[in-house]
Amino acid sequence: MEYNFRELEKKWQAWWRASATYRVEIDKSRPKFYVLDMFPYPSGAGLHVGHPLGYIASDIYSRYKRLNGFNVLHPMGYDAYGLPAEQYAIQTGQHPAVTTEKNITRYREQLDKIGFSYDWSREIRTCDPEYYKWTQWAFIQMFNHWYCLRANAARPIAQLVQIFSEQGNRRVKAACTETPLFTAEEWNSWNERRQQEVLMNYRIAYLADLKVNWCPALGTVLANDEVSEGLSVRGGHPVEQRVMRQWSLRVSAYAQRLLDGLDRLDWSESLKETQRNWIGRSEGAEMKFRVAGSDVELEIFTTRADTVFGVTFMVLAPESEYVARVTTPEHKAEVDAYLEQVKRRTERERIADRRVTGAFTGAYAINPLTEKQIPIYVSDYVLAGYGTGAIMAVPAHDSRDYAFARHFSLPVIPLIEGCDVSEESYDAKEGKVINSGFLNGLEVKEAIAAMKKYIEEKGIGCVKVNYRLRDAIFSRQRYWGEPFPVYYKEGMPYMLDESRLPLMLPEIDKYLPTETGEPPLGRAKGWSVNIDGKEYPLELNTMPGFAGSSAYYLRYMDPHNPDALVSREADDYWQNVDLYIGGTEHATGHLIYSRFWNKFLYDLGIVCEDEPYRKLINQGMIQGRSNFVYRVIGTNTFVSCGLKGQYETQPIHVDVNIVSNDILDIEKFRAWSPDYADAEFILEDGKYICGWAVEKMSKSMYNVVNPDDIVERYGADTLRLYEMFLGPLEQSKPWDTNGIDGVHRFLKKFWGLYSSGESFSVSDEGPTAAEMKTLHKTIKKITWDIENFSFNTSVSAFMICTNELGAMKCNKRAVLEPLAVLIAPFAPHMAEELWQCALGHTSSVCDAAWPACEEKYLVEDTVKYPVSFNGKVRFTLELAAGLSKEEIEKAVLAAEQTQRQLDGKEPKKVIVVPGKIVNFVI
RNA sequence: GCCCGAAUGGUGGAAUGGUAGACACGAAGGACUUAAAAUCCUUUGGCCAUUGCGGCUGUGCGGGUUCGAGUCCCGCUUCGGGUACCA
Repeated sequence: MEYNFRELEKKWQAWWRASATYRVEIDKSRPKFYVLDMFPYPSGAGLHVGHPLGYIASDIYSRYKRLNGFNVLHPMGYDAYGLPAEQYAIQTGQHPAVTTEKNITRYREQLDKIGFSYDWSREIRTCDPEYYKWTQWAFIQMFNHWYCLRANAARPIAQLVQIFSEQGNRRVKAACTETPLFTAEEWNSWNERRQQEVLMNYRIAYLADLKVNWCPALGTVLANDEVSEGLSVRGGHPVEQRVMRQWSLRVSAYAQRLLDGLDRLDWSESLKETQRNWIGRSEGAEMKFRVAGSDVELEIFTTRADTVFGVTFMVLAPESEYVARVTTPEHKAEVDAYLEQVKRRTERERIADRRVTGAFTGAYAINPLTEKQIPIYVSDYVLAGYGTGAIMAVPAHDSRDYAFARHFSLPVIPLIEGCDVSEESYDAKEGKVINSGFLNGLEVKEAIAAMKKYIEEKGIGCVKVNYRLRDAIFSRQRYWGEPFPVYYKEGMPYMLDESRLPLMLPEIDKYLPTETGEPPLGRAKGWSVNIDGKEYPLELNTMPGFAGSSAYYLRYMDPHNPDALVSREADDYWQNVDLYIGGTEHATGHLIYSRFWNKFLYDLGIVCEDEPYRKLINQGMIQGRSNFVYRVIGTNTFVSCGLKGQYETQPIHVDVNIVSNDILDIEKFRAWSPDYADAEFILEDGKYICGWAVEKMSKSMYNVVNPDDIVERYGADTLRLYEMFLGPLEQSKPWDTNGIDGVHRFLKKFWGLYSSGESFSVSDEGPTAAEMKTLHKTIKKITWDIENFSFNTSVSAFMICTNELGAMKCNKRAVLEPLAVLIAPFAPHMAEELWQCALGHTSSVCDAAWPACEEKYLVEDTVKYPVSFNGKVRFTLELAAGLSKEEIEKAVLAAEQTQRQLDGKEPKKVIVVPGKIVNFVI
């Protein structure tokens, strides 16, 4: 019977939809399992063959878990807010909602063709008011909470107000913007405005003047993870530093918990390491240096407290407020000129050009240990945003300080025995300390500890932990994003009452900033709120992309709940994501924000788990495999790849869809572009062979492969299997359609096991031992592979199994029935057809049970014995199974004799350990 | 610079420290066919021998541990990814 994949795939997809096969509800009688894909941004280009890789893997795992009796939540939705739709809107005037809707429809069509087991009744879209209501709601909660360092958790702001009114802020330990001390009396005497200004320093969502990454080309600010090397990640436009009043989330308050939480997660080490680096915890000391002849004290942060004796100068960041306070009148002009010069340089120029620059302030600080006066400089190699914006410079042991010292001819004092600092600094943290008073003779590590103790005792400074992780800038000067639930009264922000949510995104005439430079929402008519008969203006910024994706996994648990983000019951049952699959590009963005967001909700008691994603797998990127033709320069003649060395040629990208196994379809090529209609070809072996290269999959390289085309030609099951067969899930690899025939051939052979001639043919005869061995070997292998996400080797295992059963002409029900279940996660359409039509079941294969592996069928013909002398394994014997103890001993003695002859040594004692190891042939 | 990860045939890739190259693609030869497609069979790391059986060599490079290393350890090389004046 022919394997008519087109017809049967369509049939079962329709049947699954009609029977709501993948609908899932809370079922306390069964254990839950939550499998999540990173939801896609629906771009205009549609899906290419690389996108579904992770979706296929998660679908296989979901189906497998379901067959094992789990109640599996496997939802899908769309990250629908984003820059491309907005930029398209600016160019065409088309409303982003329209474009987005169109793209989603296209995505859905493409996804449906692949046969995923998503419960589409739980679909969410971040741009849907029913969804973003809860994004706005979460923001309000963040505004209404502060981070208490004693409780190490978020606490209601009302509680803070009470503390302030009773005892001021002296005893409050909070993650907050630096705030001067005040008493209860002072607090109570302030008007509301003043109180609100102070509270803003404590809120987890707060409004502040911050140095931000401003991207003029995009007309918006960007978060740190949206900028790389001074360019915007999206579009690659230059980014400059600017101070602007912006909403921010106090992610930094959670730095330590975000770090600690990693230890308990089943994520790849490299991803955890990326997050650790991004959080950037560094333990050190904060120290104060007096400024000579002034009451100013410079506060600095260092991880090398042991090097204080080698401090020969101080450096301030250009933006540091210390600069104005210490600069002497004689040096003011010089310093101002330097500051001006720094200001003019963009971030990008600063990164590209690492020449040493700086200016002397004229002031001197006093080294608290040596009491010597040391000069204070300003230089842009010190960053205002990290530590205190001021450093103590130890040129002997820091390469940047060293370069600065050499440029300004400042002294270099070596502090480690035997190090040579005549050419470069010695940055390693090891060796014996010298030239350092009471630290002399200690190892660096001991010296750091000793110095920390000393400065705390003497009151010069204190032990301090610093994090690189910054608060997340949360305002975007864009249209296509969630509006803030914020209005302004006399310039102060207030949250809308929750009953007014969702605050709907208004319509505007153009998707550009206003003539006065306000964000696009400034164009919206009547963008204000009426409270007690008075109109108040609403916030003009919108939220960034990561807002909607930070808690979406929670909403899937209870997607239509109008009263809560997620109900207590749903959260208790589904808890958190057991398996999350997605790209590694979200390591420092989404995966940090989402963990932060979840921890915040955990503090509020909204969710029961403090980490959102237990296990995470990063599927590798699928790169493109481009093909080239070689045009002989100045002609319209193309020479085959193998002969191109004989001509002067120019490689030209050719559409991979008109090339098969690197052989060009010449007729299609002539039709591809009018320029090539009369092209001539120089062939080898009668064929035109194209060259190839691995590049990013993109339209301009003509190497985009559309999954629809593959499904049309080979079927969804072949696509699913082939994507898995391509290589290990987590590895990046190029898409190469060569080879898909092999997988398709396998499916046909597999199909052939169940059919003969024009019909299905399954026999009820009892299976042979050999057939059972093949089956159970396969059950064992496939089970192990799925548990370990080694899907590429499972496909191979299926091929071997099929070949073996095919050779035995096995069509026994006892073998084919479990086999159909086994392949169901991989090739669900075919499995369903075989299950219901060939095997005669009336329910879906999705509701079958995963077959158990019975070891009794796997008995080997031989057993391996590692042979040890004096407890040490010397060699291994492979003997036929079922030998008696005497026979085994005899074999061992014979082997021992041979071994003795081989190396001439006399073994004293022989121990036989039945083991698993391999064959030693005598 | 720092932190990860990788390196195995013409290609994608298999190998709990135990027969390296499973499985698949491609290639070569053959069967069927008027022909093509489809299907099936044989060979396929390299070198040598092919009048047998076979022999030697081989997992980026150099060392080490081990009876035994693609796998573990040390030192390199190259490629990929992340990140950076973070004190």
